[in-house]
Amino acid sequence: MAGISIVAKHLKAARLRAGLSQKQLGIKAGIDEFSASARINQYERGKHMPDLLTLTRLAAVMHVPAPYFYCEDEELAGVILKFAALGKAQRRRLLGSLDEL
Amino acid sequence: MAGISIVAKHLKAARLRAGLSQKQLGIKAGIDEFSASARINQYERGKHMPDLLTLTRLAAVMHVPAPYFYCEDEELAGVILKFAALGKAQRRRLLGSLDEL
DNA sequence: CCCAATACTAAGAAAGTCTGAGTATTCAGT
DNA sequence: ACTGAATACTCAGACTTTCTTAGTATTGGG
Repeated sequence: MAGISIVAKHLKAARLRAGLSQKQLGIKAGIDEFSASARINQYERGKHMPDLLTLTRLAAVMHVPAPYFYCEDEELAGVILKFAALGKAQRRRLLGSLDEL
Repeated sequence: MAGISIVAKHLKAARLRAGLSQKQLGIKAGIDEFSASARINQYERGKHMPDLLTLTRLAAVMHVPAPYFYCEDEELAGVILKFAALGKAQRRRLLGSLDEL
């Protein structure tokens, strides 16, 4: 059987970091309260895939960038999470470092 | 009217950088030759959304990481593209810079 | 052990994509 | 300017996927 998608894994990881239940997360992202629990569960179990709009809302609730969820490369995933946490000045410093390499 | 999705825009941008036609790109990604042209066009026009497997194959053909396509933040998109182009040693240097900030 | 909260599932309804068969557009060559 | 060939694009029914509803497990605190 095929492994669970990276989206499923990262959704669960981010939700646990945010300290939310599946239902709470769905409701905060604007999903109807009667289907929130089922839908988030289906996403985390890899049964279904959220569309991009839904995933973007989930990302906003959990304070991570949407591309993080699609990231197979954990090193790149870490870079994405860290870059998102930087302020403007720090971003500029990092972009400078990148061009030097 | 809603703007074209970021996935559509980045697909076209990456395809043009790779110097491929819509049909060529689809075929190289393993799509049937008779539907390749229509499907890639639908993706680029924002008519339909590719599933993650298809998008991952397209990403591989065009030598960009899949998360790049979902990236609204162009600054982060740039970071993703540049990070993907780095070698192991350079990656380590960048990860070092990130922790210093 | 009980209760409530949480996690999880099945299946039909609903909404999406894919295919096949085209039409429009672009552009190099003459 | 005209042609042919490549490329870009569109439509609609077939097909495939997700969403909703109504539940059943499972977990953890008191």
